[in-house]
Amino acid sequence: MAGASMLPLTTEISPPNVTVDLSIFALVEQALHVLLMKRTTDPFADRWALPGGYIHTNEDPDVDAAARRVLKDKTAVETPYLEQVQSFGDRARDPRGWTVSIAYMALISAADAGLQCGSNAAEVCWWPIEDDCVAPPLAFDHSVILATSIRRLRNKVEYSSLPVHLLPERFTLPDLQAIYERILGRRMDKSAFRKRIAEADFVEAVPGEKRAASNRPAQIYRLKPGSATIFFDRTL
Amino acid sequence: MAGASMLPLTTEISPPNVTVDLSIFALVEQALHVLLMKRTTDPFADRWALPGGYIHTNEDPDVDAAARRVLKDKTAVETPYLEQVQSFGDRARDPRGWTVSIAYMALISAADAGLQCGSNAAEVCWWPIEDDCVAPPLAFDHSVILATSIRRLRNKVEYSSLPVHLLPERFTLPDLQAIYERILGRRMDKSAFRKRIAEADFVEAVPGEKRAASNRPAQIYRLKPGSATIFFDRTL
DNA sequence: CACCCTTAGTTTAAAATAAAAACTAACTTA
DNA sequence: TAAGTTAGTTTTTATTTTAAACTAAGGGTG
Repeated sequence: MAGASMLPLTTEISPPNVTVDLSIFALVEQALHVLLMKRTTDPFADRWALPGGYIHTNEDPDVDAAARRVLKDKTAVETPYLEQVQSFGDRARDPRGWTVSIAYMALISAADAGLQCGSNAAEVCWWPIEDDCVAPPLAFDHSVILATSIRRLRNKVEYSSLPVHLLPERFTLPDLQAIYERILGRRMDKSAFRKRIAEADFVEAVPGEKRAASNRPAQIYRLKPGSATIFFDRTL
Repeated sequence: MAGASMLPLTTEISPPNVTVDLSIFALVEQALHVLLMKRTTDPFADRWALPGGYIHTNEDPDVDAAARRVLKDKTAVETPYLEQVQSFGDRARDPRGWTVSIAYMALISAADAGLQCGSNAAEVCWWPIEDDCVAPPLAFDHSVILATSIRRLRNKVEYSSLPVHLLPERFTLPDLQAIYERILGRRMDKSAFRKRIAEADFVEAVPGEKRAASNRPAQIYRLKPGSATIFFDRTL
């Protein structure tokens, strides 16, 4: 130990740098989007990248807190659905040397986000997700990270209540079904869907209808207070 | 950036140290066990801990390689089932300061491991898993890491082919069923189990029977070459 | 204000699957 | 050769899914 610390402190011997990078998902006009920022500095200046940053060991008590800090800085959203996805670390992903990125994914309601495309000094934008990626080439290995997050999201949507977090606080069951269908890319049977949701028991009707289109109004629901993410015992 | 690097290099400002820690699972006498090592140095000297180590930025091309290196060093197993579980990082888990542990889980066939309880200079031992933990108190936050890995394992066993990796290369279907039953803690129906396995199509019969107990011999199977982990679309 | 159109939400009937149990097969030992 | 034991299959019954039809509740329109 003592011997090791006397070696010259090159990047090859010092610990890797650790960042937190977020795939922040939201629905923009019914379609799944991810928040990207345009980098202003090298490496990868002018490339789009996932929002992220170094862990501040003097400020962040733990990794989750670092992720929440990044999310709040970029979107002003404080209580999202936030889940650690996976860590990516190698010596090639950043030209400056060995780095580790702890990837998170966040699900927010676009309405809650305090930004619009191009509203910020640094360019911040919602980009639509097509298949398992996004149109522009990304900095670092962010397209790999993003693809992993998208797969994780799609996979979980199959058998969990996760998509509620993409909707505003109040929503209808047809709204919810539409989200599942958009993310999974297939139609689902109405009565089967409603049966699953009823069994899973994570939403409750709020007694006051809405969605007064020129047809039968739909019942409004909200997430049951204090209900964690529910996993169905079968694929939807 | 330039300004920051001129600050005194305290542990509060430098990047966190990054380790890789492994929950290595195997079956010992039909029961699920995990490999633990007794620490010889502070902090937590004489406590049992998950095998692990720092990332060697000069030697390991990426995090997976670091995990494989640790595994090979401790068990001599080279091609296990290895999966990243989650990263744990905060300022309290190691008294020396902010650290990140990237947790992996490995599934091996105990027969393959080049060690026995107490065979090594440093004490290395298979400990039985009871509920979601292990008898002795562990170093650092390793009991949290282990509990997370066990939950992940149990969860995946419900709907995947993962447990084959705990068996030796050749096994029978009753063997396989017994493993599922042991890990999940419940009996399963024989014909339903066989139907699932047949549909999942990740094992193949090798034409040569065995298990010549004093009753009908059971067909020997092996993992189909090049078959990835299969996920059932329903819970077993 | 009747009637049509559209979407919400429920019910019913047919098809597919799972669960349980019974049954057959193969081998050893007595 | 009969009994015991575990392997592996088949049959039967119950449950669940799937698909479709049906009822409900608006607003718009003539």
